[in-house]
Amino acid sequence: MRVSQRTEYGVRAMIALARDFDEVISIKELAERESMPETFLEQIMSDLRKAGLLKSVRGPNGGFRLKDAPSEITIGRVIATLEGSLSPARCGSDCSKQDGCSTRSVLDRIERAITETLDGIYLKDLVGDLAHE
Amino acid sequence: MRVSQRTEYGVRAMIALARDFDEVISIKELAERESMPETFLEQIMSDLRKAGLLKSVRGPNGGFRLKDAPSEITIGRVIATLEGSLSPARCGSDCSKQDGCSTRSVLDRIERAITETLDGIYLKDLVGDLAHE
DNA sequence: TTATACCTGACTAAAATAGTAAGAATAGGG
DNA sequence: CCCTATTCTTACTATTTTAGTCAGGTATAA
Repeated sequence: MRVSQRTEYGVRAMIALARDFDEVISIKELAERESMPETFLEQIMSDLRKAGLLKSVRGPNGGFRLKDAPSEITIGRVIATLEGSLSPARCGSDCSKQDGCSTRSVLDRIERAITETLDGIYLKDLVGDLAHE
Repeated sequence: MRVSQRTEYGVRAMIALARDFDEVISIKELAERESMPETFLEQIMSDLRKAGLLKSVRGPNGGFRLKDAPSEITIGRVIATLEGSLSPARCGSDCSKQDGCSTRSVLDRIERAITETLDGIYLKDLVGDLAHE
């Protein structure tokens, strides 16, 4: 049930961008600041852009910025984008195992709890975090 | 953030045992009922036993039964056993990345939500589930 | 003593993860 | 117009995790 490194990098990047909301920051800069592998981050940023969470600027002095204000982007949206979904389930809701779905009920409840938690956390809420608080 | 097949099998097995709480059921029987791979299930049951969730009976007519009543075993305990932990974090709380831990705060909140949810669900609550309810 | 079941550890194939690498497209500055 | 900084895209690779299988040992009821 762990979150992937990929997702963690993505979240860190989003928070970093929220911190300097008005600036365009390049992947190189971001990768250095947060010590994340540059080319890997490149892929991740690309996905976040395709999902409509980021705007990109190409060419020299280019980079990325948040598409919306940090007060409007939830962590739930970020993680769901990177992780594909917030559901811990392995089968879709079409799951039709004989009886197999008492577990389904459990997984659905987990999903609900995660969703509710993460949809209540906005990027702006995390900008201040500099350590274990 | 998905739950492993292993964990799902384990949960299914625990629920099945809760359903026939007073009986000793063999792995073979369990595997057939729930159509799970027998030898794989064997490993899983072994871990659940080592964790103190199951009692085993060896020899002919042997098998497994819950160690405690279905009203006393939470799904949280089952999943934490099988999954190692309920935390989605990849690093321990010793994590000391430069700044890396605004994500930590997020992951801790997820864990809290999951834990609270799953520690409130007992096996007995799931025994009735036969389909998508 | 034999069959049945648990127990243990080693092994394997397939999938997911965490990257790398290489090049094309775009845009700003000289 | 050309050079360079940057994003964009796709393909590749190594490592780890997952989902099992398999072979053999151990306890016990009949």
